[in-house]
Amino acid sequence: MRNKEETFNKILETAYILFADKGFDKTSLSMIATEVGISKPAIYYYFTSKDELIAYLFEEICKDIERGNIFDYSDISRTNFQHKLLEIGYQSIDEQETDVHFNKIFNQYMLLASRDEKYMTRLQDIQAGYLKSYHDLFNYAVEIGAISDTNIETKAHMLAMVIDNIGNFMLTGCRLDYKGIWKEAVESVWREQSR
Amino acid sequence: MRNKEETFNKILETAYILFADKGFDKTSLSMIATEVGISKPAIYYYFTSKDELIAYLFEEICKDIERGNIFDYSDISRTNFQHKLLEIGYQSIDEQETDVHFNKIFNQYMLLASRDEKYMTRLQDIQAGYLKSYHDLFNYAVEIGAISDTNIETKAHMLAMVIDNIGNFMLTGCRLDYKGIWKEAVESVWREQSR
DNA sequence: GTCTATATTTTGATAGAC
DNA sequence: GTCTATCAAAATATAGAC
Repeated sequence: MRNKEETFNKILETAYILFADKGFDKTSLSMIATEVGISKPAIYYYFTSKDELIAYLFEEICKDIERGNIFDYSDISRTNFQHKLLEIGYQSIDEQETDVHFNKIFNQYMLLASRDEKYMTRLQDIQAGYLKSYHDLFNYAVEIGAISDTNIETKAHMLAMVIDNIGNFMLTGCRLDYKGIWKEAVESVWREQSR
Repeated sequence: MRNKEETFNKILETAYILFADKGFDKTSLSMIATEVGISKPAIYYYFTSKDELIAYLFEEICKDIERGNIFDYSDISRTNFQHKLLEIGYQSIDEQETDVHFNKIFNQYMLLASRDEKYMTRLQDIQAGYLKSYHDLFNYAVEIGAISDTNIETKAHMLAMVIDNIGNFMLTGCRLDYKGIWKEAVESVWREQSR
């Protein structure tokens, strides 16, 4: 009926949504199959097991995150760095508001990781890369004279923690002034110690 | 063999650890029963279902959190407020480092909440109370003249987000200078805008 | 590639004796 | 209160036809 690649992708998309909404364990292969419009055994033509499907989806998500960790330095200057940093956060907030499934499914992989070495090591890579992307950005900002060089790594990690946790707070539908919080965090980097 | 209350508590303690380590779905009542030293049906004398056990544990954890949300204002003064705020964070970091199970199990309830209204409303209560405890503390600090009154709520929420996310980063064993990050966040509140 | 039919296992939950 | 025995449901996975 459909071609191979089309069905393959449909399985992935459906699994992504169902896993996020209902969780890995409460999502059976029958449910995925029905939603895709195939029978349960047909899934085994594409994936050798449910675990393999979960693992494949994980790697796809990891690659997505890694792509998002690459900041564009080309249009960053000494005068517009603060503005660009604000934009990066605002964009991340908008994205997290748009894709409600991402944080739900990612949290499940975090829990899986605490029981499975394979997921843990990959997740540590992702997390280190995420933190490094902010640290590198700040180092560049120091180089071009956009910020002073005191406590650069700590400041970068603080900002990374703020933006990362916004997604978790969104999970409960908590209506906060997230962009205001981000603005406060960003501007604090440019403030001078007064006592 | 044991008395009623003793067995009841043993079930709760065992469930807490197993649920955290293996997850709700991968922890069967048989496993809990074996670990406690009773048979599976004996659990049904104390809880009418597995779901009830999970729900009971949730309420216990919620009460624990709410107790932790009450800050002691008695020894806070204009001069030692920054120091006290640092202490609050350091203590929270130490606690999260000690109880490795808490964040794992709490994350699972976050996911449960997105599929179950009952958990969601309770979790929203907890989250609102958590944020309010920081906001109230800051309002008190303004009253006694320990900080200026600009952007009080946003600053309080920013600090709450930082300390809250430290627990999530610990889940992957990420070794960061958490206390340094907290110190940076706290001190930023006292800095003046320079441009 | 996709189907029907089925094997296997595990789990939550109940019945009823002691 | 706790046990043994058992049920019923659901899930992963496979066999084999088309």
